[in-house]
Amino acid sequence: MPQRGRPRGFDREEALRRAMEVFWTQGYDNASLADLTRAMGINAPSLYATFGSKEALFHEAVELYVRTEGSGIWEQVETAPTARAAIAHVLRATAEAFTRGDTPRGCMIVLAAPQMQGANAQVCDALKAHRQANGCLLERRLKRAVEEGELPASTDCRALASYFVTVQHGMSIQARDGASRETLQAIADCAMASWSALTS
Amino acid sequence: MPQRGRPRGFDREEALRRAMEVFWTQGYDNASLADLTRAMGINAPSLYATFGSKEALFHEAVELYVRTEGSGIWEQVETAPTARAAIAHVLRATAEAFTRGDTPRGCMIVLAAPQMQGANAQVCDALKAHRQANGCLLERRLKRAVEEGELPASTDCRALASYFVTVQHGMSIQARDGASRETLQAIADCAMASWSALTS
DNA sequence: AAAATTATGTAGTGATCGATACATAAACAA
DNA sequence: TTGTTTATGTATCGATCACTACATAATTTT
Repeated sequence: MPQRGRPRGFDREEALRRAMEVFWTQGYDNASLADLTRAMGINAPSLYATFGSKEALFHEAVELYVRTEGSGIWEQVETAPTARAAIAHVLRATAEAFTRGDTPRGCMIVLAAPQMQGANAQVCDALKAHRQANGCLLERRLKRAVEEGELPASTDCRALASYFVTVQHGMSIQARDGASRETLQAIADCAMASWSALTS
Repeated sequence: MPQRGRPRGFDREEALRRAMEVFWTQGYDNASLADLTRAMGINAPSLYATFGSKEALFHEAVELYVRTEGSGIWEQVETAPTARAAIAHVLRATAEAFTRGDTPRGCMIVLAAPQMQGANAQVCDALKAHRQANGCLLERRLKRAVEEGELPASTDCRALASYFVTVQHGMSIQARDGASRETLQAIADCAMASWSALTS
């Protein structure tokens, strides 16, 4: 059955993308409905009719972020030939993505609600779950590398995963503070310099 | 001349300490005056008469934080016998301080206003300045280590300082996400594992 | 055509935000 | 005592928060 009633006067995906950028830049709480509707080019009733609530809009924005902005960083972890190459790519892609110029600096998942005790607990929990998923992704990749013989059985995969995820999170703060792409790349190189010491 | 007029009915330092914990836990924007006055045990007019404004109270809270909570992490950087010992202490003390149990997890300077684009730009700038001061402190210590012969002249002191500060910032996110002291200590050990590779 | 359905713009809702006016209380100075 | 000064509690300020009631516009169905 085709759509009935008056057709929507704006592009849903484009409006969501605009909302994502507002949340990315200002965080969940600091992004007011006035900010959102202005950036999206619509009025509040259209926002609520289309997305349900500010929180529901945020969750959709997070999914869009993970699908679009985050994929270039994390999607190659499974397919990279080695765990070392996978993690090196994560850090290199992070340095590049966080200083792209046409997008806000740093990671929305890290920066949008770090207090963990704001007005909305579900928002904090969703972001925390995404952060921890990245850690688990790295840990699984490292464990696979042990199974495949790339790394010795004595490797502390959980510690390594926590370490590299910590560096990647810290890079969000550095990026927001204005660190250049070269600086972020140097940080990534320093982090990778511990590879041989950590895997022997 | 002694004080005139009605004496203050509460302890200024204690009230400031309570306010610091609220800002530390909830961040600047999410800490409402109702939250602050409730924690401080005073009413709004007393807060304004004593501290001036929410922003001024926050700045005082930051100074108190740096003076009390941050000192155990950073104060030994200059006095440590080697740059390596200094940075190892920073990371070790961070793992301990961020999981103390009786204080909020993670660093107030990192977590209190990371969006860098909230309601108040001066709040963000003040926190950013404190973050960068720590990076400069490490960089100066590393440069001194080069001069003293601990590190080779080829050492990229700025890159190393950025790297270790990045790890320290990332540990705030991990701590807020619930990482144990052992996990944070393991992260610190992984970060230090790159020392020999980075200084040769 | 008329009815049904969905979207939009205007104009507001009560709640909460940071901040204050004002009268009163509690101290010292005269 | 009387006056001065500072602090406190009550009760609020205008602004902004997320959100929505309602009438109207724009489309499909009958």
